[in-house]
Amino acid sequence: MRELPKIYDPKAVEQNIYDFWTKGGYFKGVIDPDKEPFTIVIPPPNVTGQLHLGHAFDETVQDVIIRHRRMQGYAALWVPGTDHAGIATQIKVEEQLRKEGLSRFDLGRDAFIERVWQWKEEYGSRITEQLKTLGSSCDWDRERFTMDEGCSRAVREVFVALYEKGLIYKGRRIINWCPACTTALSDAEVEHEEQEGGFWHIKYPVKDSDEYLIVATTRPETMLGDTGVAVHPEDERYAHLVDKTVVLPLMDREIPIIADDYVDMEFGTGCVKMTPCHDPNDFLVAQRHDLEQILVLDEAARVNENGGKYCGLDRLDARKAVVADLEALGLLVKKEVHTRNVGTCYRCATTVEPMTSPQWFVKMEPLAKEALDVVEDGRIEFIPERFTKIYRNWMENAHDWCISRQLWWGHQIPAWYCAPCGHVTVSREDPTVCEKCGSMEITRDEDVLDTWFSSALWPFSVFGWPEKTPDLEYFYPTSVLVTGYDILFFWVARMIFSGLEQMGAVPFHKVLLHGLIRDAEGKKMSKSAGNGVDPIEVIDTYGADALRFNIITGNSPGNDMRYYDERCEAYRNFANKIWNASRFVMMNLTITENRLPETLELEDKWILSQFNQVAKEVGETLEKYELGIAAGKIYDFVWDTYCDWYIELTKPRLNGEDEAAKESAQRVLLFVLVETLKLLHPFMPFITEEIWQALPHEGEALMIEAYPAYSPALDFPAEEAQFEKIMEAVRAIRVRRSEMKVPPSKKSSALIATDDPETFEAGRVYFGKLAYVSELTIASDAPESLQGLVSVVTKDARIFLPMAELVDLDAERVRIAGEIAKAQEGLERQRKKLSNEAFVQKAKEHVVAAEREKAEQLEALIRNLEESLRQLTT
RNA sequence: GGGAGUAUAGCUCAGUUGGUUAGAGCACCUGCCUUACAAGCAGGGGGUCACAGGUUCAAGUCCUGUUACUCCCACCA
Repeated sequence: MRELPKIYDPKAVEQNIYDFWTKGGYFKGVIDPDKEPFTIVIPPPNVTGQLHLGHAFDETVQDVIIRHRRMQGYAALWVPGTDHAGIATQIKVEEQLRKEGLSRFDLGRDAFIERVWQWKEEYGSRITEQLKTLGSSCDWDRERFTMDEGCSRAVREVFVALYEKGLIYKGRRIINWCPACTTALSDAEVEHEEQEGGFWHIKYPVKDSDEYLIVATTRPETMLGDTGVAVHPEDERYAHLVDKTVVLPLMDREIPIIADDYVDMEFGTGCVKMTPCHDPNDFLVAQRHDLEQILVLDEAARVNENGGKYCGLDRLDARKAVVADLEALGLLVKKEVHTRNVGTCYRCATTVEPMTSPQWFVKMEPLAKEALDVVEDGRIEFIPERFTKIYRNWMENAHDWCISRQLWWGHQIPAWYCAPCGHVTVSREDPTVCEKCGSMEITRDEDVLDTWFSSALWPFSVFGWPEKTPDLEYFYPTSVLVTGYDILFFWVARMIFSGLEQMGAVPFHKVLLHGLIRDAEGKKMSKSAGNGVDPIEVIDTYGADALRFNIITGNSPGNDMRYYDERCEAYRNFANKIWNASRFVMMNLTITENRLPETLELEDKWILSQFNQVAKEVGETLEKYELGIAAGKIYDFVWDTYCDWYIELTKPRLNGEDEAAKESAQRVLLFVLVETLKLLHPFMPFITEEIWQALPHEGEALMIEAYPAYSPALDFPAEEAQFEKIMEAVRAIRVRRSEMKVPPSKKSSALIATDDPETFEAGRVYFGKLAYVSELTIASDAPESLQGLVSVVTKDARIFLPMAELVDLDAERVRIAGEIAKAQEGLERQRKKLSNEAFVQKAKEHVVAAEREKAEQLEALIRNLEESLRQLTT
């Protein structure tokens, strides 16, 4: 045991405690056939990223869960790791290169990749180190990286396996192209934002006719690639022109007029220009009508050689030029203003360009079926449940997943093209010859896979799959996945179908989805807005435990929350409260072992019973993943029950002469404190461990102690009710004194008249400290005259305080009459309820009983009040 | 166009399967340096739970509709 400083200083504690845990090896997940595994895999943060509050939220939730389960006796394992984050990381390194006046092409592929690895080595440990400051109890020996050897092998295996099954294919399809990142994106990687733009109406002259069609478009530059104009089959305005042709202005290309019911007659002019290579709808229509495909933009979204004289212009410059030329030709009818959804790159916010391009895809339909089933039949449960519907909606409508990226940083696609015969060899081992014709003239596909392809395999790749490792055997499927709802589609959905396809089993049983942390104004935190809060700074100021508690409380699953420093301050104060309560216990401690005394006083039974109830409720709420509620219950117990009442209650014994009483008070104080520290540990791991280590203890570490659970031996409902009577009397005296503005320093004697003198006798000693009573008399009768007495009334007692100078008899009468009126009002309500036959018959028994009791209590209170009033009046 | 969420005290939010007179933190008011803690103690004010119906003995909680805000999905050029 050692002395603690007066104010808790997290900085002096946290690092040491974390090192202590690490040295003890308590974070290790150990395969134990006698235990049930409990597994969490971390949502791998970007390897070159920095910890932000979103991570802090995510990791704290996971840490609370895993610490709780570990203490419950599960073989708990939390696997940490990082994601190579293809685009994000590549962009960062390219930015770095740019400062040196270089591009990745100057370095070449191999040197560039080498450079990224260096970058990863330099910054890759930053975020994991930051995770440690939060107290994350990850098994760092099992740390993985999505591009480490094992994970890369898993990626290769899955790619080849899906290819062999026909679930991965390569095709020229329309995809989303980011001209800044110069890569294809999946649908999920495109964010839509409303933008105001032009809506140009352009004349397309019908060939060999004076007529023309007016098409309306938001992207006039794409007309360079038009290969048709579509009208609705039932549109009488244009019926006579179907199957004729128009001459495409500027390009002088003759293109057909076709009829397709994709066209909305009501919208625009009812004529739609068809640009199959640059619009997903047009692409589909073009397939149906066998239209020509002309790609007119290059990878940087400049007009290419198919764009005639506009070749080389950026898409926006091309737009201006096209519009100007049309206007000059008198073909521009008008320009309207039109708001529409524009797709932007989720990484760089550049407007994406739909383009046809040869890419690799995962066929979704066959995979989606079972991925839906497991959620429908409860094999995977979403918390909160509403995300089930959102997930279903996405899964039912999922398009094929474009997985190839025109990047260098990532898992290169294991496909080789044969120059002579054109065959594609997809293989687990790097081939040297074409598997079909044996030619050695094969070249590897340059593209890499979507980052999310590898993270989709995370729940089993981290355990060594495709090897059948003992870890995989024991720890898969994982127990719960914790992540923000913002990556439900990116990640969660893809893990589900990947786990089912590769492992034949769900990757996790539960998915706990939390919201986003916003700033104090409710805005999304972002670098560009400059409103981000650095969790490391918060930890520095308030301590990790305070940040953790802030994040966990006052929040329910799936909902966003706002971050306030003030809340951290509140929980820093809470930490300090526990600290000082512990200090108090230690200062008074002479015993060296933690054992309850043989005989328990009334207040001991009360606190034990209260604790027991809290332990029970905390267990129940944690089981349901209601972490915020659980934390709140512990907070209330520590502050309101243990500190504000129980500690005060023990002071008479601790300061008294009776050695046995002294010791018994110590024992109960210590016992409840230690159990409370255990209860609190998953939420505030540092301070609880620090205190526990300073207290008499037997085990090695608090973090591996058994988590408290409900115990029938600690249940004392009768004593709780009894003690409530005393508390009520104390509170009533305090209120009365406060109303009269009597300072605590002014003590007064008191007389308690009650039908239950034994209970008050048992609590006699507390009135001095808690109710500022100098001398207490307990009697069954009230004094004859209330002259000079202040009367305080509860349902169980009438209390009299001699404060002659403060008593005005008339005022007392008015006050008591007022209290009677109020009580009577309440009683009326109760009587009404109880005389309602429907209520008595239909409500649950305990509810009716509670109402009856309440009525009885009010009656008792009124009796006592009336008695006092009568005495005052006579 | 479809779907979801939110609406509770001045502010930020809890409120479990319907069941006391709806809670917390911060802020505010009053009195206290009571030997664990002023990052504290005691007491207090403040809410027609968005609105309108309905179900029920009983509704912040369940149902229907309305309004406001937010988010997600979707191929209206």
